[in-house]
Amino acid sequence: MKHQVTIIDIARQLNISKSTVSRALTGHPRVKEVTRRAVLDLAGELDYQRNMLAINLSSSQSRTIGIIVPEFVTSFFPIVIMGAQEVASESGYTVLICQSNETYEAEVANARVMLANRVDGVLVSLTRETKNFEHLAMFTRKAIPLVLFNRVCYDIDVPKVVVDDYEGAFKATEHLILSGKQRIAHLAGPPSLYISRKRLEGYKDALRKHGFPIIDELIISYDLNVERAKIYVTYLLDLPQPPDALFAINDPTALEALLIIKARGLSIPDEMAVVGFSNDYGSSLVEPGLTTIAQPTREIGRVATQLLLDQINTEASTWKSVTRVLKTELLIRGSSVQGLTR
Amino acid sequence: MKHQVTIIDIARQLNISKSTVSRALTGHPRVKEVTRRAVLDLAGELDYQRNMLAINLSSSQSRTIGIIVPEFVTSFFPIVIMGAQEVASESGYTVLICQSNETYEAEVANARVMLANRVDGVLVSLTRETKNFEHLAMFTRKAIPLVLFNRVCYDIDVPKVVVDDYEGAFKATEHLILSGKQRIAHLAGPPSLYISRKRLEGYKDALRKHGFPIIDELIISYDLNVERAKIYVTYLLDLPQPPDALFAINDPTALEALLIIKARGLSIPDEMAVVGFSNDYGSSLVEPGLTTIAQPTREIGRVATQLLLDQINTEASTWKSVTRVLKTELLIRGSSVQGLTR
DNA sequence: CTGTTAGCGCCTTCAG
DNA sequence: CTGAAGGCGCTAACAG
Repeated sequence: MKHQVTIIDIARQLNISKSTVSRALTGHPRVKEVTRRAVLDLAGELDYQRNMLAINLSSSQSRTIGIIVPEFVTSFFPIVIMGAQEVASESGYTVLICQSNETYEAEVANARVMLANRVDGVLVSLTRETKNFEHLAMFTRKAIPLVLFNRVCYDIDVPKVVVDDYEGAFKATEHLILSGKQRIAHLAGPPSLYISRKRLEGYKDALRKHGFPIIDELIISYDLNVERAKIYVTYLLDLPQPPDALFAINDPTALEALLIIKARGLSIPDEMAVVGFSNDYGSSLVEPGLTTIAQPTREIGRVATQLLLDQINTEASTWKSVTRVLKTELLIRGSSVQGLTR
Repeated sequence: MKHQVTIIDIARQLNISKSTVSRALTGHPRVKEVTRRAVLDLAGELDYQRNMLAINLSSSQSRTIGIIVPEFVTSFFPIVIMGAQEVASESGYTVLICQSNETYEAEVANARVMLANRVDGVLVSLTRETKNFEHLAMFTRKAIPLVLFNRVCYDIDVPKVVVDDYEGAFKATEHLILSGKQRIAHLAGPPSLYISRKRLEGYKDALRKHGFPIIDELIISYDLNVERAKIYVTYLLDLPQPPDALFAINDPTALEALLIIKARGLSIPDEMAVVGFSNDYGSSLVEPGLTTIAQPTREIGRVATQLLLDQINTEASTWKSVTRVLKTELLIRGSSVQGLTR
């Protein structure tokens, strides 16, 4: 990379001091109009670009926000990131994205990357393994704003953005009950994740409300590895008394289940109904369409980023750990109600 | 954000100079073992994090590579980015991602962000609008390595990573011909995109090879806006002499077509066969499964990043503008051959 | 082995 | 209005 144009180059060519150039460039009021023009013109001509590295160092803030997500496989996180990116760039922030590959160590490493890059704030969604939160506490200790979203924990006192997982699961399960289903299974996520627990709770409470028993053998919690999901679905279908409906923790799982059920020649939804969670791309593609709990994915990214920027722009002492709970919506499609195609 | 621990803090507490601290931290050989230990221990205790902003400034390199992609809607680019991220982080680079939202202006703005952040190199895939390449030429002019991938152009002399679009399209079309189709339509991308042109060429050449006429009314080029795709598919189906097969520029388009065709009650593949391009998530979900040209998506990201790192680590004068062409694979599913389910 | 001295490019007082 | 000087945190010669 060759020498990049700096304010000194401009200053020299114009025979003025670099301070003046700096002032002209940053729009400082007290610069003579002619000088400003001259600087701006020359800068354009040389296609000068401000060196953010230097600006960041001297202002000791990077105008960068970090985002740590557990995976990039489902469409969920990319969409959240899109939303985050929109809000961030409106405020002149750039975004540094790290992906933890669902492992705790990678998450810790990513946290260090964020710190090393002096991000002004960070958005994180936990891996399914994360049980220790020391690496996150570090942010708070250093007074770096942190906002958790989607995969959150309550061991650490920061703002969070989530959807109402409990209510979503409740609605999903109740919908199955009202559709006449009697034995509703639940393919749950790992108990380490708060959202798994909330969704499980919603499922159980819906059963209770309608006087249904909670049957342990119909509740399977697994690690979200789709390959593994196949095994559990097969197991459920092979039960002496198999379920007549399945509520899955997320859409990839539900879609996998749907395909297996179809491959077995069982009729959906009559013999086996399926409901997912998220409304991923794909849910409307399968046949029958997958009934699911839609989340405002992009909005999650937008809200979380807004919350983060709010913190960045206020005194650490005034930070409040609000939890923003966004609404979900039950999307009924053919996997739970006969006759609906898409 | 409160004061972060610096090497000066460590130096003062240990009563040594900051250079020594720096040397101990960076693993410089000539530091007494006791000193090194003391520094490392204290650093750990204070949880000191190197300030990349400062390191970058003084080394005048950011150890960051930029990635500019046109969109985040299909699963293609997120997966490419995953691959890029893997290779980059193996070499200690972080990744700055910008998304151009398929608009030229955003792409130019993103290029400026990259420049301002003094990325050490940049990976770009063009928007469908981009016809002027001045903003990219700027990178080369400043001797900042640039690698184009997927949506490339040949107006600018840099390394490129692509799949064999021509051959992929050829295989797709020939497959339809060999399946007995007579009137094969092509929903093409905008001619501004090189990949649209190559895929169109492959389609035409396959027809020619087998002695089929090229029927203009069966070739529609459009802007990749899926909403618009619906209109064109409908148009094709309503033709006095409708096609009996469709080769679409990408999977989202093909999937949309598939759904419309099914909704009309036409049988797939008998009355109308469909082939896509990419093997997006979703292609194996629909019924019948979508026959498509699979690309090594993640590999594209890995190879492009490797090429970029190679350039970063060599003299600008020795850069060669290789074009790496990765192989595609025809995945035959039920949308083109009777009897295959997934 | 370790301290001193200069920058890296920019912004920000403090004086004119 | 503008110039000079200092500092952001760290690395890299250059002396000892």
